[in-house]
Amino acid sequence: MNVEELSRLPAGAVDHFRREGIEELYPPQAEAVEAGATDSESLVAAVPTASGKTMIAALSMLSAIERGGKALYIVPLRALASEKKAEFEAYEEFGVTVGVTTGNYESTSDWLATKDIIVATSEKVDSLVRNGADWLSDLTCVVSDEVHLIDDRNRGPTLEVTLAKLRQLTPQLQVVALSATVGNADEIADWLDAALVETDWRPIDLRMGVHYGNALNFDDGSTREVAVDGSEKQEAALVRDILEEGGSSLVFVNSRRNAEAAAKRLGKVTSSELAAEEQAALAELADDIRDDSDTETSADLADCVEHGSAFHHAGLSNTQRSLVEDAFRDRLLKVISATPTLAAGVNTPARRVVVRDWRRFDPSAGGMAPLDVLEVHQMMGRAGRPGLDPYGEAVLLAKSHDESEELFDRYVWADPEPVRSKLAAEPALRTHVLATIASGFARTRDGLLEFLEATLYASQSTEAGRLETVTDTVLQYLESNDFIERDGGDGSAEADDGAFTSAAALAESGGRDESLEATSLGHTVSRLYLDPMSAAEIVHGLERADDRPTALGLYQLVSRTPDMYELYLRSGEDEKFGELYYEREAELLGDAPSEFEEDRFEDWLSALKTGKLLEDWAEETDEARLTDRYKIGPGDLRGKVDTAEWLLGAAESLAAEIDSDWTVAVREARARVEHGVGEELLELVSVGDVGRKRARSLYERGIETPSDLRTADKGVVLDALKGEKTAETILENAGREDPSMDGIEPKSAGSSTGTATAASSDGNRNDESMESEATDGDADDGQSSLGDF
DNA sequence: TGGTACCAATTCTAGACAGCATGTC
DNA sequence: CTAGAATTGGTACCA
Repeated sequence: MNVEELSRLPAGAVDHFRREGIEELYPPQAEAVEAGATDSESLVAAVPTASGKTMIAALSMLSAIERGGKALYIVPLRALASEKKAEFEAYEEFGVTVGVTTGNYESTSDWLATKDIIVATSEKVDSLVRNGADWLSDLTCVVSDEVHLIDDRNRGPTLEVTLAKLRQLTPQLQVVALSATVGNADEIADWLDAALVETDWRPIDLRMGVHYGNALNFDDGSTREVAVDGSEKQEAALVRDILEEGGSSLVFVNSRRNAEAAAKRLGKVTSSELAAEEQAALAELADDIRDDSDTETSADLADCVEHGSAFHHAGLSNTQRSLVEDAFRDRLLKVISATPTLAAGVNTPARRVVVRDWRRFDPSAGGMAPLDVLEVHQMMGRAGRPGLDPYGEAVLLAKSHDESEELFDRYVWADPEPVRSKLAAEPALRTHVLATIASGFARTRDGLLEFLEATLYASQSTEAGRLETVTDTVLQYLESNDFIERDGGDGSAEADDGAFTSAAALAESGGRDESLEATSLGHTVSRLYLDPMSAAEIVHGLERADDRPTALGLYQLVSRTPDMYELYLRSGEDEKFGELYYEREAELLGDAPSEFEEDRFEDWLSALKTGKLLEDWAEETDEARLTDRYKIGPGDLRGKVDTAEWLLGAAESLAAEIDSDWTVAVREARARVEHGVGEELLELVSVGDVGRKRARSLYERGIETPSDLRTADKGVVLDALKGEKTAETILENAGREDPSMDGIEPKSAGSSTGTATAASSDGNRNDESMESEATDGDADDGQSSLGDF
């Protein structure tokens, strides 16, 4: 089908596509149009990566807009939201407007209401539904990208429930679900009352194969010799082989450490193939990486990059990830060794994809578990760059003939698994049941069950009554924590309190249609987007605090909620943090689990570790020291700080809601974690362009508040802040009338440093105390076990 | 003394959404 | 039912 044949699109759209070089629709796209994509028809497109799924979405959305409607594009990752936004912004050329909204992207509802296409993460959409954004009812077309993620244990249910709610809000809604090829696309289509477009077609050929010995055997029967010489690893031989013909490669491994080690080794392969100008550009890129963060991970990455290779995992900062991805797309980097982050993220195709590790550590499986076929196919789907490569190659590595055969059977010839709803898992249901009640989607138990019937789970469920049972368990939990109120009709339920009596009330009210209502606290929890269990933990912790909680107490509290992904306790650290626990037990909020409940006590300690990380951060320990001390990457640190900031913001609202005395303490702890500063710097840091470093520098010179900035000796300010320009901007931000630094010379602060030096060494003292604790802990080892026995 | 080659024991394990209101070095 | 790569530590060996 030629683009000229497309009707129902906004004027100028067809011209736009032609200018982009799009003449003929790909077969799946044509099929989607025939199925009614441009005609308000819902459809599920289960097609391989890079076969033009976005175009199907675009055609649907543009035709919806042409009819006067509004479109929503749901993505699974923030990074994809920006990627899609950039893509759709090209349509502004013919008058279609685009907005993005994610957790950290600025957005007001009014502003979004004026946009034709809105890109958002599934959680953000869920949140918008909960908060009743009125423009949602104007939607006529919703696209759900990577809809197979409904299968995801953690985040799948959100997408599933959100789609169900959007459909309920707007009965005529066109739903376009884009999926990887999965085992049961037909089931998803049935659920969404949608037509199904399913195909294996790809714009570039993808050859899948297995490398064993010195041969690479492909699924089409062809063979290519790739010799592994000497002590070289298979992946090195494969990378070199394709590099010699000018192709880049992606190597997927199963751990961060493996990714880093492989990138280091592969650097030896790539460095010999670099042109002089490439080396210069790579050196520049390496500097950008070092500039972004002064940590060991950064230094290692920069060293690799200078050789034309890189690693990629969630320990990298977002900036570093983008730098690596962009440089790879620009063909500057020749190889990336990555954890699965890359397969799910933004588009980074390569001529050859090597899936080195096909098993991954999975504690629930008790060891290494094979990757899902779907996951491996997603990685392999990254092979082949449209317009650049003649074909893509995806290679698995085998160490024996048997393994080679197993890999063919398991992954090359295998169909992907079916998508299975995970909604009936209690944690998921806990959150979504509360939200459904709070936002008025259901007002009775029957109404709730009826709504849940509209989910994919219900359509897949074979076990009758399971959903109902779990729902009742969840309702009971929500009621006993005062998030909802139930009224069985005879008025007795209202008087009930506590889990036992409400269980009785439940039994009593049996089949009767109870009314369900969120309490004020329940509404707050739903609006804040908290897992009810997190909220309960926080509320309980705050209620149990007799004295003003310390920062560490609050940090440990939010760190032990299910919304915070705790740091892992390394060997020996249980003792180290056990000791810290005894030292600072009094600061922690709520009851610690008994030491004899090993698992729970360990969780408590990892929360303490995470809390301690946050405390160190709020005591101005620098990034390099923290990443080293906690053995994490810069990306992890920023992620933890981000999450803590969010949770403490929520905790502040909760504190206000329950009339806690500690609202101010929570706010201060949040502000300290946000800026990474001690209490005494909070005022300074509120001035624009003043962060933790500059604030400390000013404070050391006796400038302790914004008003000090307005009156301080400019020479001292300049000495604290270095650059003239910076100093001027900051003085201006502080509201100084004469910010000009003309003719000012830096001047040391002189005698007023007394207190300031004490303050700064305070921060350092903390660093040292932690380190000496570590050594103390080791030294004590023998003694404490002597004491135990 | 120092370098290294090699083997055995030990260690450790992927990822990333959200409120609210604005801005680091 | 279930692993395996990388790192660390120790030893032998040689210059």
